Amino acid sequence: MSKGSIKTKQKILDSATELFLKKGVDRVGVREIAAKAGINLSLMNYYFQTKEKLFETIFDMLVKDKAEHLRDILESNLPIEEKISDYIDSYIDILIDKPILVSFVMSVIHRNPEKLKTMGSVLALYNSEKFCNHINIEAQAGRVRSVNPEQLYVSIISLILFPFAIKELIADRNKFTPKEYDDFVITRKTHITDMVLSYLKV
Amino acid sequence: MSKGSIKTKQKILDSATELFLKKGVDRVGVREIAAKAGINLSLMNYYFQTKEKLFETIFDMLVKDKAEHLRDILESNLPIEEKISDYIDSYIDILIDKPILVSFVMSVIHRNPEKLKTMGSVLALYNSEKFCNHINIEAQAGRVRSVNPEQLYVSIISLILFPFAIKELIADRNKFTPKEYDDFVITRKTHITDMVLSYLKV
DNA sequence: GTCTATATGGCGATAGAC
DNA sequence: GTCTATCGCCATATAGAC
Repeated sequence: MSKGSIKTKQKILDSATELFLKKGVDRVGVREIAAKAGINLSLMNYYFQTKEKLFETIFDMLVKDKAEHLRDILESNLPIEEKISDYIDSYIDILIDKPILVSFVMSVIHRNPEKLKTMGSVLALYNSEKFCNHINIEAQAGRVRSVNPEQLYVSIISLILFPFAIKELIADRNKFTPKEYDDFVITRKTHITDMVLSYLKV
Repeated sequence: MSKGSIKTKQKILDSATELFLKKGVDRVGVREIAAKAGINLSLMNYYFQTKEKLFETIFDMLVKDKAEHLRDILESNLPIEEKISDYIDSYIDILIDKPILVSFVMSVIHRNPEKLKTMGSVLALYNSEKFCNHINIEAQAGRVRSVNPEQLYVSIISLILFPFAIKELIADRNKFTPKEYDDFVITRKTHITDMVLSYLKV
């Protein structure tokens, strides 16, 4: 039954992924994707119906295992300092590999806010519950400063994610080469960790 | 010569501003703007040529005086702690008033990165030079911890801006009503200030 | 499964009459 | 200045041949 089907489907996914990552979702047309995949536009419609569904499929693939890894860290039994440090390091490593994931997430948020509830991958990227519980426990035990844990969680992901959302602006204003920008972001790992942990210190 | 011209131009600007702020640039069509302004689509083009130029005009108007106010704070002679606190408070007040400014900036960044150099208003929103100088002076005098000032500046604007960029996600995951979201953001003023100042403390 | 061909409808932009 | 009419591009959808 499905002869070239699997390969064709994969070819479409590969081409679209490459284009989405390189140019951003809004700047890629369906015709361009079909051309790159070497197939007809109608065939793309046969497999994915709409560009939006194709995007969601790709987005889920790109994000799923990354999100699980991040969730595992937050749900682990590591001491709070180590947990925060690992989380920051891993998150930044993921984004250095695929910087455009941030703008993917934000395009989903702004394109279709109602869709949020059905897109598990996006929700996995904002996953504060276990973290907040842990912070509360530590605070009650007097091992960290007593803080609003949700605020802290939002602050941590802001410190990690936002520089990738305004990458071009930062690079432009500091006259960074691509390598210098990467160095800047890598340096952020310790910067962010230092900032958060010094804030939590009792 | 310019009979109804000024009024017409203003009517277009008013209509477009309202729609852009309410729905976001990408979700507003030129026909919708023209209809709301009660004029013909071509007339809009006569005054503003393209939707992009119309947007840039409005963006500059919305941002200019706000950006100047923020710059004034950074260039003031306030003690560093007060300067940071004022900056955070003012920036968040601006964004509570017009939350969509953040997504405006980011749409400019992603739509046309090359345009960045010519859009003075955007550049004014990332304006680290004076701040970095001040931090360096304080650090050398031993009044604050010795830090990478550019990293710190990026961190401060990340803490301020990012929650507005993912407003819908935060509201959804915490089941915030609009008022609860505003409260959350107002609470951030002291949260962010505490975090930054505790980090800087020697 | 894969193709050609075509239709619909939205969009930004423009030509040209008045 | 202001309009009508239209162009060209796009995403989406469908019919129908192979």
